[in-house]
Amino acid sequence: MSTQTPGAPRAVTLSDVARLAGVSVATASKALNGRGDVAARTRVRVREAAEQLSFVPNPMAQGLLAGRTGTVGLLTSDLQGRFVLPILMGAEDAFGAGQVNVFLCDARGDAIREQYQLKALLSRRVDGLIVVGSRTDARPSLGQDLPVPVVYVYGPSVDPADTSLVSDNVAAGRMAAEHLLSCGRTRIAHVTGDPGYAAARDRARGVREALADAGVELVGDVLASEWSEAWGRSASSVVLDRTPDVDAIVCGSDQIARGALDTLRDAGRAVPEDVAVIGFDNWDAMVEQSRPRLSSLDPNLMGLGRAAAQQVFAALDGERLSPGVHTQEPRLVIRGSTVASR
Amino acid sequence: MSTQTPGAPRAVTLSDVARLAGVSVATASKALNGRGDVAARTRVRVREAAEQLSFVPNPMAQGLLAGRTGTVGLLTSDLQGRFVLPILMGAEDAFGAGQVNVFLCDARGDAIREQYQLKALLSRRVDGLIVVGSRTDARPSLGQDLPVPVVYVYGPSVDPADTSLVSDNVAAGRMAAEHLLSCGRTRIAHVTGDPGYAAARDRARGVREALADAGVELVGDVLASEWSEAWGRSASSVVLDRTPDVDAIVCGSDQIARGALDTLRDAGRAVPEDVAVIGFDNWDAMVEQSRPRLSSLDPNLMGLGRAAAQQVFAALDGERLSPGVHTQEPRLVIRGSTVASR
DNA sequence: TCTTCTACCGAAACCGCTTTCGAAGTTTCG
DNA sequence: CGAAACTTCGAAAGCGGTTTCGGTAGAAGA
Repeated sequence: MSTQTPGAPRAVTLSDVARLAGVSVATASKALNGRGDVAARTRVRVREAAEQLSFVPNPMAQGLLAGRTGTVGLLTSDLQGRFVLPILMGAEDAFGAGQVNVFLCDARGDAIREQYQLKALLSRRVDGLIVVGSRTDARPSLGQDLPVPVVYVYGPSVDPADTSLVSDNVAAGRMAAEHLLSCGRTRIAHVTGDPGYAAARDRARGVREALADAGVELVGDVLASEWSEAWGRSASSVVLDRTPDVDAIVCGSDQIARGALDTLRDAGRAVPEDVAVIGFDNWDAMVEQSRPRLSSLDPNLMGLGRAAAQQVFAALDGERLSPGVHTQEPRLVIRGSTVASR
Repeated sequence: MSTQTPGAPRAVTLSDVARLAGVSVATASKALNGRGDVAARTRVRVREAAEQLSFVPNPMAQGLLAGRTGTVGLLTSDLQGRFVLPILMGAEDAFGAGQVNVFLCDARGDAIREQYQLKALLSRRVDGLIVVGSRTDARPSLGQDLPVPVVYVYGPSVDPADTSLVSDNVAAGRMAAEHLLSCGRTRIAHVTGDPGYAAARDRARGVREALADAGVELVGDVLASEWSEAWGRSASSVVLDRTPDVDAIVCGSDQIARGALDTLRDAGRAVPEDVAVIGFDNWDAMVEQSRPRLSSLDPNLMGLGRAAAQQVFAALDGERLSPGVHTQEPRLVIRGSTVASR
């Protein structure tokens, strides 16, 4: 169909190439794939013919035989979130170079819809599946009886038999605290987001652990409520009231950290001289635009996506994927909110 | 391949169904597709057999014959940008309900890479193509001789023979200015981003037109430099210096507007009482988190994506797509930065 | 010169499905 | 009761490749 556009060139097939090269389709196929016994001269002739016609093999025909499609499904539960984007980029990147293309599906965070999408992807005979969570909390498994390898990213599967790739939030919390300690801070407070999120709890745990290791005590309780600047503003004002001698605040996200910066500024506290501030996620729109620019922990989501793609890739080549939750260390990015720019 | 998971069920084929139903594959095919002459009883028997084996036709085999794949390529030049996401969601949404799946490709803003991806998508025999620009500026056409319908979104094609769907930035500028005028503002300044962007120029034009229509003159020159909060801060400080009696600032983006809010706050000007501020894009992370919350113009990107998908859909059904640039009106979202919350 | 190897090529089967077309079986009608 | 008109089904071709396997021609060996 689709004689949509006038110039629509009928797809050139292998037999066209074979005819032009004066050989059979069988020989043409072997010549192009470097398989079987083909004389060097013939091979060249076929290659040239293919080049001239700009022949591209029909992946459906290939897939039909091979049982492979060269496609991977990317199932996300929430396209809204800004987290899936870098992951998606990383995956697309790792695959894109090769012969694999990515089917994108958004389940809108709805389990029914997810099942539906899953079915659609499987009926398309995708070779693998990447499931991207919208938060770092563990999510239900898709089950073990799928005909293709599955890798869970960002949010792990609850089932330890599945393969999951996540960013290590405990380590992130620890690294944030250690950085502040290494800057000579000792009166450290922690303000974070919704405690219903694993990210909030994990980061808080990391902070506490690092402080305990250093024999330092957290200033006040962990203040946890929601992932917003407004909360960052009000919470840090509480911190300043209760413990005026605070000299650093670990904020559960960059957004909360921005709120903290606002409050500190209004209160006349210099950042980082009087109080250092550090966030999580390293979200450019937040960290680069604030005054001063914000130190943060970068979860390297793109790397996560790339790693997931490579896992699936390996599984396609017959390697067995290693079950369990694999964590990836975040990266500390130091900016003006913890270390005065010279 | 992929005996990855133990339960991996070998894909059930039509002949399995036919055998179970005691008919030939031909009859089975016709029965399931409601084509040809098949006795009602037979049809039921086949349907039941298919159900029982949970048969799903292999789309590659179908595609091989039909020439259709039920897939659409989404070619974006920049996955970084936050603009493509809602568009993508909209498209995925409109398609998702049906039988179409989306191939996602990121060209990284590289023309070579784009050609490569395009080739890959065509070789996959996608039925249609949606091209999403990373900015609103017109982009080179992919050409007229493609075998599938193409719709350009967000950034139009330079070729008027192509079909493009964009958000109307001139109208957006006009609406922003009109809103401020209707709030009784008359000393209106305009600060915007990189004048190399069509978005900056179009919005500025809209603002100027609306003011001219009302017989009001813009306060000072349009200040244009870059899309950042820092620029928003410094530019509005310039505005305050040069024209202290300014009572409203149209900012070329929400980010710039946030910068303006910061400066106004530091300068002790009340928003919106003394100076009203309005931005563009309606980016939640900006508009919802600022003090006060920011009025803005929402380009309705999701709607744009949905519309694009519908165009492609229609084209698949044989309808001819209408060439030219189709614009979509933005939506004014009023918040505390222009109208004091009661 | 005649056999025996090689090296190279092509006919044909096949992947899973759709579609055409002819062969049955059934019914209707003269 | 036989012919015509339906109805229902299946054999087979084909979509565009890959792969097996047998055939042919030229080279090497006897």
